[in-house]
Amino acid sequence: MALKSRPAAVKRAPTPELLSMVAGRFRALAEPARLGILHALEHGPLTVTDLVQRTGLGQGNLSKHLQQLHATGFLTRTRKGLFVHYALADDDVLALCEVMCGRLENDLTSARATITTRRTG
Amino acid sequence: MALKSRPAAVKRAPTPELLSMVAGRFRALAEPARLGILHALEHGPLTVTDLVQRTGLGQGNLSKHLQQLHATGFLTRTRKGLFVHYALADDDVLALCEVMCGRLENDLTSARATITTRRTG
DNA sequence: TACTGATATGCCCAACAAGGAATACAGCGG
DNA sequence: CCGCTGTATTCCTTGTTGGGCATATCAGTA
Repeated sequence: MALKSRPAAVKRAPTPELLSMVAGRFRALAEPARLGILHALEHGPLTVTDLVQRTGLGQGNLSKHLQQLHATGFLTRTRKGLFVHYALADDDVLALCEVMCGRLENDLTSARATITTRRTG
Repeated sequence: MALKSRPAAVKRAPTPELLSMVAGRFRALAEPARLGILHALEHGPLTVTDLVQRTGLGQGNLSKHLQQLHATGFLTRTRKGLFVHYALADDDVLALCEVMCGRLENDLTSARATITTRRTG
């Protein structure tokens, strides 16, 4: 996946500004609606109208989410005539979501295990 | 890094619930204060008191952030006498942050390039 | 230029989240 | 049992954010 080919990032002296910017990136992914948008774009670019149908979000609302994802670098924007095509900027999003889903599964299964084996292990 | 050794996560039919849970995971990282906490724990476990000093957060406030990071599975909690030691649950957090930092650097440098090369490319 | 369809933006409201202060709780020592 | 220290929780206030709605902008076309 795209994650392993990245050079070591800044690790020391994280200034408050840097923390805020990184937090902003995470915040862009911290919304079910936006994750739904990203998922809808997983298999190729879509127009806003397409996304309105697939996500069920209101047009204005959707547009705002798209702006946010574009501003944080997760989406590319291409105008083609009347339509605007949005697409995933790269594979990082998918990788990030996979990590989170993996963690989620782990936590859920281990939570289940904790329940079933409580007091018996 | 820890990201490549993970099996493919759930990709199809992301129910709203799943999206919300994943979003919650991202939201846990979507706060400068919590990122600061995680950074402080990068080199080993620390007590709440330690973290109060290193992060400059109020004790109550810090405790709440710790609960949140613990609830989302990013931190482990170990009681040792009066003290509670918090530690990173695994390396995923670091990997995730590296990805975000890498993206950030890319975006910043390309933004700079856009400014310096505008109308000249 | 006027008109239409696609997208973006501004305004408002409700829900939420973070920080501070005070307080409650847990474990140790006397 | 009591006091002390470290940690968790509650209440309150304030700032932020998502959603709906109306409206503005933009691009193509007659």
